[in-house]
Order: sequence, then C-alpha cells, then structure tokens
Amino acid sequence: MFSKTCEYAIRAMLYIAQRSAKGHKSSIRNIAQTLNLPEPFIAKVLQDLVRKELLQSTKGPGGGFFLDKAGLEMPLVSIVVAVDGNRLLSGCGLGLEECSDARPCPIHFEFKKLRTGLQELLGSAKLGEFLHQLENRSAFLSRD
Amino acid sequence: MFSKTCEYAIRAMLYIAQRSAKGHKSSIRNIAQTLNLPEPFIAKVLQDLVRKELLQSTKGPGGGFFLDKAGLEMPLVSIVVAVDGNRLLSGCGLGLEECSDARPCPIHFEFKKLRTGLQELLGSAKLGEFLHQLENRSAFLSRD
DNA sequence: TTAATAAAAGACTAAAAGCTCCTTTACCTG
DNA sequence: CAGGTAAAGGAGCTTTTAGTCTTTTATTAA
Repeated sequence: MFSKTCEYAIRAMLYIAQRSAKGHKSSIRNIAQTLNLPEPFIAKVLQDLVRKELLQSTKGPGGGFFLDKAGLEMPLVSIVVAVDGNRLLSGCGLGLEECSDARPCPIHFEFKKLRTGLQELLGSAKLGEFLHQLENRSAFLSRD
Repeated sequence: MFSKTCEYAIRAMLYIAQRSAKGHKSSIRNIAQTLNLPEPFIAKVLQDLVRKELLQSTKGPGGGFFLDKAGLEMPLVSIVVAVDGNRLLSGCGLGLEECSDARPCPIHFEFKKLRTGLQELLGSAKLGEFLHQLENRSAFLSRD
C-alpha cells in the first residue's frame, strides 16, 4: 500500500505530534529508538518533510523536530502525498495510463470506491486526533 | 497498491482469459504487443504463474498460454497473492509487525475496513466475469 | 568564545524490483 | 527426421528504494 518510507514518516509524525502536544521537541535519536527505525534513514525522511514544510525543526542543544498547533491539524493524506505522490490516491488499479469513467479498466468502478474510501480515511484522519489513543495505550506505534 | 509485476500479470491473465474463451492460445509476443508490455519481462511473469499452476501453456507451433474452464473461474485475488504475497491483504497499514484488534496501530480499524473491501473485490472478481465487457469495449486493457 | 549538541547536506552502499539476453527444451509440420 | 516455432531456464543488467557515513552548519550554554 504505502512505501516503507511513507510508513516510517507517518509513524514518526504521529510520535512527534504526541510529543509536541506536550511541548517537547524530538531528536532523531529519540524518534528512531522509540519507533525502532533506522536512525540515518528516518533523519533523511524527516529532513525532507521539513523542506516541504510539513514539519518544523531547530538545531543545537534542546533542538529537534516538532509540530506547531496548525501541524497537529494535518491530515495523514498530506504526508502520504508528500512522500509517495498521488498515484495511489488517483491512479488506475491496473496501472493503465488512461483509465477513467469514460474509458475504464475492468476493475475501474469497484476500485474507485476503495480509493475514495482511502482518500476519506486519510483526509479526515488528523495527527492530533490520535494523541489520546496513544496516551491511553489503546493504540500503538511500536512494540513495547 | 499492486506491484507493476502484479498489474502486468492481472492484465495478461484477463487477456488470456478472453482469448481462451474463444479457443485461442496466446503467445508472449501477441500478449506483449497487445497490452504494450515488455516482452521478456511478461514472459518471466507468466512462466512463473504456469509453475504456480494458475495458468497452462504448451510449447511449439500453435502453442502459447491459455486457461481451462476452471481457470476462467479464478478470482483476481489468486493472482495478487501469487505475485505480491498477502502483505497488502492482511498486513498493517503502517507496516507494524504486531498490529491486531488487540494491539492496534492508530489507523488499524479504519484501515481494516478498506482491506476487507479490497479482499471482497479481489475475491469475487472472476476472470471470466470480464469477458463480455472486454468484447463490448465497455472496459479496456490497453490504449487503442 | 569555546565545547557540546543536534539538524542539514551530500556522497555513498545494499537490496529489491523491473527488465534483457542467450541457450535449451518441447512440440508441430512438411 | 529436419526446420521452424514457442515456452522454459538461467545469468546478468538497470533503476528505484532503502539505508549508511561523513562533513558542515546552526544553536545553546557553560
């Protein structure tokens, strides 16, 4: 479904959101260790998201990655599009260049329903929405 | 969503089904040209499906790939699982090793609904079901 | 104002996915 | 049985994705 990079990005963003809500910044080391992710790799991914302005960061002691209030309202779809593009959300299920209601592939109409469901899921799911579940431990981002 | 290999496989299988229903076998060349696929690559993919017994083939003049009657009843899910495995159909949306109703990731329950929808779509869609649409030209597998 | 801390940048390596080419084997037809 | 046809098998190439390492830049605090 999503690329590994994108899975990592979503997990990291959810974690950063959780910490940001409590006024903490998160270092790469902290994120990588908590989520069991390869440290230099998640660093790249997050630096990319900073460049794309989905995320803030500061250097130096006490620095790290964080989200502002607006960031906590970010829907997951923004992360997915930033990392994986929108092929998944708008492309043909069988990979056809040209596939539309007017010239559908065999599974076009059924597939479109699913894709719409995915768009709705990712569009309505805001980072901030998951904070209480994570605090509650009724949802998880890693083992332990 | 699906790997490119899997997209190719589904398209080729639909085409072979269509031709098999009319009593024709399809050569690699014919399949590749009709569907605009790289010839040596789709050859590999189909030979793999023959080994996995989702498809029949014969060598020599007049030979090629074909499906028997039972093959026309094959659901798309068989192809997807044979080519891509079942990570997509049963794995966690965020890539967690451990993700279940009892220990869900943040999007587990919503994601599960979509996954179930996909399973249903792929499980109920039989190759033979699409033949009339393709003949009609109310569904397409390639440009032209 | 220097030492420590932490992200940014860039060059690099490894593995997987996608794709090609060449040789062999099986089958059919004249 | 010889020649042509078509899949099978296996080795290898290319591109993309995933992941590493090293150096630089910014920030803080003693």
